[in-house]
Amino acid sequence: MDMPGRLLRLLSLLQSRREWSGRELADRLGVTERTVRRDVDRLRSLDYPVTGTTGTAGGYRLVSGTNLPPLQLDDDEAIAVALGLVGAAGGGVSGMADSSMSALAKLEQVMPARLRPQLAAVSSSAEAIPRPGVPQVSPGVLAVLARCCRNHEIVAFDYRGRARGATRRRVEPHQLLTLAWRWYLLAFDPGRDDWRIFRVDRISDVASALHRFTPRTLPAADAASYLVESFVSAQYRHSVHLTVQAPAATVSATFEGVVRGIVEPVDESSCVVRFSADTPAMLLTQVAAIAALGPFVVDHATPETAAFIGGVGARLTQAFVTQ
Amino acid sequence: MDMPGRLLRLLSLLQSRREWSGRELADRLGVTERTVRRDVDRLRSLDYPVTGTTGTAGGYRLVSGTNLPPLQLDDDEAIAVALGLVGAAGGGVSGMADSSMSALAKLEQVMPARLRPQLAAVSSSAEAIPRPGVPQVSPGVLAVLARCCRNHEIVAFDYRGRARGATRRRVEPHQLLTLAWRWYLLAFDPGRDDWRIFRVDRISDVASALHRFTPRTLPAADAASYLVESFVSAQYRHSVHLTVQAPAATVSATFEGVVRGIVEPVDESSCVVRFSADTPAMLLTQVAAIAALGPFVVDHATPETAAFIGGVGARLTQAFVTQ
DNA sequence: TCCCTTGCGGACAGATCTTGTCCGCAAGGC
DNA sequence: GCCTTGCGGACAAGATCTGTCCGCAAGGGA
Repeated sequence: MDMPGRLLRLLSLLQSRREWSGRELADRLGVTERTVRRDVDRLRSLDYPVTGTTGTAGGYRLVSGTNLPPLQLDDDEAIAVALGLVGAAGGGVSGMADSSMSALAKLEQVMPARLRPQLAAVSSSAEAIPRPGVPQVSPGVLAVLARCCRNHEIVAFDYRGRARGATRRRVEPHQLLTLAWRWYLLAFDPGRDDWRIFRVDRISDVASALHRFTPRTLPAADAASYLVESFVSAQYRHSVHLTVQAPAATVSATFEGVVRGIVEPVDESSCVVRFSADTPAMLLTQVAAIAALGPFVVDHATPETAAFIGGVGARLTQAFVTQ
Repeated sequence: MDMPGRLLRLLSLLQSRREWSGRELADRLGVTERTVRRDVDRLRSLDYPVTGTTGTAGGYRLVSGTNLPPLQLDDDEAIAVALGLVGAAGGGVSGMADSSMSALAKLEQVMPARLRPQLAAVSSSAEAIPRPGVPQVSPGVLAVLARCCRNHEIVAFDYRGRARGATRRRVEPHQLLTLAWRWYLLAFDPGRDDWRIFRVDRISDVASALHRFTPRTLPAADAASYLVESFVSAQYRHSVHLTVQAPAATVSATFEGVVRGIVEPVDESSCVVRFSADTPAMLLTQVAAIAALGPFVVDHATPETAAFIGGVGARLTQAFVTQ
């Protein structure tokens, strides 16, 4: 890559992420850090406001609000567009299949000729299989929530809770998160004076209250880890605590990708696992997976849970042992 | 003015007016016409579509940019682009997080002004949480496979099977499919004279054999249903057949999102379910879910499966009933 | 307080690239 | 036919760029 191309690429890198370290940029661009510094200098001399901060958490960032030259997509970005739209067609957001495909077709038209075959190949030969049973969220709801997050506007919506009927909420939206095809809104609820996680598919009648709020600091490193921690430690109605005769690492590995559950080691060869869920049935899968690992003891379980899982166990035993 | 700065200036000049002659550009930039030609060439090599026309009314013009509204996406399509790229950042394809975000930032620039806030809102306030444990596939591999699918080119690659080590395959690729964050290649394997499904994350060293083939007709309605049917009906080592005292619809609903399993109604209130998997442990979750629904009878099970699930059942019963 | 990490910039040598000036060619309009 | 325009090869002088040194300043953590 020659120098002007590298400058354009540097600009696009700086634009795509808040902060980059010189080392990262040098790796991306395939040059030394010294050259990165020189390139940053060049951008500055071209009136692009690139700030650099020193220290351990230092790095470069492009302050927003400047008009950049029309940057072209590179190969990986074109592939990302195609894969993203193919994937978006697969589920999670209602009506996205058609929109994604038509957007892809239009994007293909404005792509540089070199990338067009790539895009066409992916869009014609890749297909997402929609997962049945994933709750669909409306793109309009997501759009409004996203706008309110960005503008720090109070947002109001009806929320169909797990048990109770729909209630009207007025919250300070913080971030939208997607995990395993589901969309979540992380927001601060002033009425309850606490952070809450809402499932976007249960949100309806969303509207901005047209009232700005000052963003609060999240009691976690970032929104993603807050969500994951909340899931892991959430206390629902029914819960089980088990002591398992297996190393904590083994048990944790069983639940890779499944977020609900806390595993704490007791000693080298045993650990304590805690689950909670709304219904005993939702606990069954995890408990069964534990039971498959080895012997375990129930430290605690709500009566309904114990009865339910015990009943399932009896049914399994009867069906398979007397076969 | 140095070369990179002049290139950016040239880009902005080309954006600002419909048509420029080489002479004008040379004057504006303070260089000779020969250098203008070279700069135009450089822009072209950077994928900027600059056209040049000869003759009296000749000149240079930039076909895309802010001149003509290049991307006439409607609201839903814009949201689809944003959501797709945010989602693509979340997993499945390695290195896509950065590419997706930078692509999104660049697309934002070429959007009509009306849509730009929408896109900016979604890209800044939505975030995908990567799922641990999802195998990563390389965008390059996907790109080659997609191209071979489209061009009907034989493709060769190393495949790490479930048990055996890597083997070199030469297949006729048919379609790429993504399901639950995993990518699959549906292809016809002439050596085995049958259709095969390959997991793309197990494919490496992929290369087109540069040899065209005539596409065969798939023994299914479409690729997606072929894949699902294959998963559902795949005969792995261990299998169970159950007759459940519950309507087929209820049982099917239990497995929403889980594809491995055939449900066939027997009558109004009962149905037959068949599962198969590589290990008895992989059958456990599904069988436990069935057991949670109601009474059932085991019609068939491999001995290991029966012993395994019976054992788990006994363990569950013992742990929860004697609590 | 010390130490590490990060950005910043000078100096220098060698390789690379750029530029201007030739030249001829092709294509379109008068 | 002639002019204008874009296109591109060749070449030499000169500028520029890069990598590798070096030391300095500033911020954050132990």
